[in-house]
Amino acid sequence: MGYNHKKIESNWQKKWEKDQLYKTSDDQDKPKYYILDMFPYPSGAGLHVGHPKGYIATDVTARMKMMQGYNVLHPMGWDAFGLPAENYAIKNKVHPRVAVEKNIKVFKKQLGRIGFTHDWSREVNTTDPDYYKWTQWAFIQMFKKGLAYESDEPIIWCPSCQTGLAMEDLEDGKCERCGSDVERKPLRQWVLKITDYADRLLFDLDSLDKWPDSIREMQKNWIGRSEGAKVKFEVRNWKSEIEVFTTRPDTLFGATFMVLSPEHELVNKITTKENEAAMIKYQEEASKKSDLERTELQKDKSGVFTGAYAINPVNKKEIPIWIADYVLASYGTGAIMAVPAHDQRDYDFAKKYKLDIVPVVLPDKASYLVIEKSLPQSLVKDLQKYGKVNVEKIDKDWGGFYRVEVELDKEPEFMKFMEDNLLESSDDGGAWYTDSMGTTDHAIFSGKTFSIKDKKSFEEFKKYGISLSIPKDQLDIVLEAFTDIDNGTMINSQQFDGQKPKEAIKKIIDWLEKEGIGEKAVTYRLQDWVFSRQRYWGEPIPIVHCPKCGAVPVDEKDLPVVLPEVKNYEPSGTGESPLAGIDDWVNTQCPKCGVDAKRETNTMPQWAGSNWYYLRYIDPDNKDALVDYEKEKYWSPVDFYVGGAEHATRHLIYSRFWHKFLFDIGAVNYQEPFTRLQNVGLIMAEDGRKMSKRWGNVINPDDIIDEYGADSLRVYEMFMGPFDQAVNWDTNGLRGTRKFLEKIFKFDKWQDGDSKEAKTVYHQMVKKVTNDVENLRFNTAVSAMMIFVNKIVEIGCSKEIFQNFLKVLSPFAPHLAEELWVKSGKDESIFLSKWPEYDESQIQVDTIQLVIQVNGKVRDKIQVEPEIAEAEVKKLALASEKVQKFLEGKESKKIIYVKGKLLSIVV
RNA sequence: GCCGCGGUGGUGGAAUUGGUAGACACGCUGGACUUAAAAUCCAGUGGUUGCAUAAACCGUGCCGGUUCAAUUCCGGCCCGCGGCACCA
Repeated sequence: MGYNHKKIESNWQKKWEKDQLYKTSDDQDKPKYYILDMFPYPSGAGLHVGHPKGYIATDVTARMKMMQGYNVLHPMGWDAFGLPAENYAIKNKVHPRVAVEKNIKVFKKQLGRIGFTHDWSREVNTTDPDYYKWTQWAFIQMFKKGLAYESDEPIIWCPSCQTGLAMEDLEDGKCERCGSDVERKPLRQWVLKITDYADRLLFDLDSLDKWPDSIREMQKNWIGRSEGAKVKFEVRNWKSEIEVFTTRPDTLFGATFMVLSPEHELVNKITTKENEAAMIKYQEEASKKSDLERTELQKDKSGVFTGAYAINPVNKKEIPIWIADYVLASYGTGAIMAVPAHDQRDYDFAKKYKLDIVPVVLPDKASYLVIEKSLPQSLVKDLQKYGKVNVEKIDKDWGGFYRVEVELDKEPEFMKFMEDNLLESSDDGGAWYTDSMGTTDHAIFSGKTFSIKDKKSFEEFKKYGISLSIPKDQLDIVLEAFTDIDNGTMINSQQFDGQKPKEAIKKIIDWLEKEGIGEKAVTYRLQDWVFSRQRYWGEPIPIVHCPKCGAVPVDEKDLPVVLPEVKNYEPSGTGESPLAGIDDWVNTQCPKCGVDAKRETNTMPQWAGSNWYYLRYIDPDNKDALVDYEKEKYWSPVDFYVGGAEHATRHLIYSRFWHKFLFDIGAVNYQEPFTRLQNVGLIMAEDGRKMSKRWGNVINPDDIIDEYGADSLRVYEMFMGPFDQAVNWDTNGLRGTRKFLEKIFKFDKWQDGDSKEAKTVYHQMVKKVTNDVENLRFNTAVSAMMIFVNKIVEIGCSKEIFQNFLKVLSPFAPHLAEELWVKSGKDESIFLSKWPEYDESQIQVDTIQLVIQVNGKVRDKIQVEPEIAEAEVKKLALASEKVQKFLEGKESKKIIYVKGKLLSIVV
């Protein structure tokens, strides 16, 4: 009888379902383990083989944890609101709900065939009114705390999807869903004050030490916290002030002009008559530019002069006020003080419009480039006296590049040394000073000019990235902004002259505060979360607009506000959602005063439902609360969360925000929702591209399961490579894992007892698999099982060891393991058995191979007992012919012995 | 440009408190079985020199360094991937 995967897999899937083997109990007598997959979006395309990779990994872990005695929660559900479902429905002319229901059925069937432990009695669906009741409830709590507010600021608008978007919904400046260029459009919208939580979202990242560093880093950058100061600049002949944010208050004395964003509220007030026309034209142009155009033109700065002047508060100098679109309205105060000597953007702008550049920090180091075909080592060592020397062999023909950074106080000695040792101090010398912009084609230093001996063109040097600096006495030729905050000394800054910029910042802020012209300040890149969409398929925002009371939340007892049926759910395009057209739904009474009022017709973004779904699995049928507080205390936080890295700055920030809010109002017990996070690497198609209908390279798991079986698919996906790394699908590799399972199926080399060798390889295998699953190294876990199987096929083993092996195999290949387990005479499911322990003492082997090295090279290998004495090893080593050959009768200077590993002889 | 991650055979990848580089698997080559093919089984498989299952040398992106010993540590650079991007 061959390995009939079809029969085995469908039999066991039915049996497990019938026995409710994976139903999770709320009994709190066992330690809990909550393992979670990012729930899928049930799209019309169905699953491809890449989708289940993460689910297989959590399933393997869940099964091992069950067998290790944990109460495991491993649920699954559907994230089914949002644009993709709606667009799919419009395209296929069906109601989104109908499409979603159909898709869920397909997904569920496909997932079922892979043999997961999901407890479907806890299934959640974000589009179920009993579910989104609590999404709406949470929104109302935020509204009550002032964290949900209406705003009329211009937002990002996608003309194709016809809805407003949050900044997180952009990809390369385009709509993430449809790829359209987006516009700025003023539109009334609901916004969540996530910035109130910015510091907590940032600082609590430190506690998430079981998250990938890359995700924590991305969130940190996304929040983009900057410390600095706010400084007030008076406008000349005008009563108002302009406030700016700067991270470099130490450069305040170098502020030679100011720049406002075109949208800044003061612009129209302070612009003088003669500049008005140009101003209006520039503002119009700026508003027409898409975000993409604004950033694409990065290098080409543009702006116009307002005609007005401000007073630099620290030195009372009058400085012109410009507007330019390189200053963003959405960051800081929407206005900057421009310090062209120490900010590259300001520098570029100043160069273009011929504005003053005043350096206020003098660099402490200059850098030189020395080119020499072969510089003697001794000379390099000498050079190090003057600063840092980097050796770069860039091009064979050119020999070595030696870049020398010199401390300025050692500069005369350095120059003398160079002339004495290396350079011809003539016009044909060899020392170069250049800037990274490549605008010089000759060297400038201390009044001396050198040019290169063999006349290679400057362009050739430029491509090697020659670096820069500003020589002390050449400050009038500032070639680029000097922005290094860790290097330099302040000048032109009155009482702060001579200080180091970093240390001066605090003193300057104190002084600004004393003088009443500025204060310490923090600002964030993160913006408040635009939370309304002008589309149909989402949770209605539970607000009523009353002509007397304003925005009033719906009474909690009236929740959910059910999404009404609508004839036409296509977007209206007017900036209003399709809900606005349903009069008998829109018209209602104010929950507060009872007068006629209108419902809010915007809906929530897709992320709303996914913010908190993991909490609902804990208590999916609760009618009185989002989640029972005591149950939540037991099950939360999620011990292990697995999903794609693409959610790093959206779902995973939104969720943390939402969770912290729920914590603040006492709805949940813990500050952070997810203890440990792991990213799944994508599975690419065999051709190396993403699997997509478009390329015709999609592999459907159903086909694979038909031909090779779910167990082969599971083992293969775990074996493909490191779990978090992208790999190409390879059907030949899949055949390899199938062969591995067949080998197990056919195994019949039984023995009564076990040899030492069999025991050793068994315990090694158990140890490796146990540890590797815990640490998500599934590929090496599978490899350990293969080594074990290869060995017992060769030497045989007892039934007992084989049964224990089946336990270890069972999380990976549950159907096959269960089948062979029962065939071997067991009555109860293998998943109710106890995970095997390994015995460290059994792993020890009788003899080990010890390596003998001579001068670090392996010359011989000897078989010895693990506990052999050092003296004995030496004796054996020196007796070896091979070793003798390399000793050539020489005396050994030193002998290094590493127990159990090697003996190294140095001669 | 900035931040993060990575670079190991023909391929996916193993091995890092520095200690035998290439586990395991795929592919390939040769052989067995077969009328033949597929499947299966056995053997070989980093490179160079070599009759060799003898031996030596080279080899973990590049250039240097530390060390008895470096894929692993240090300095510099190149390339690839991901994120951010006029963030003051």
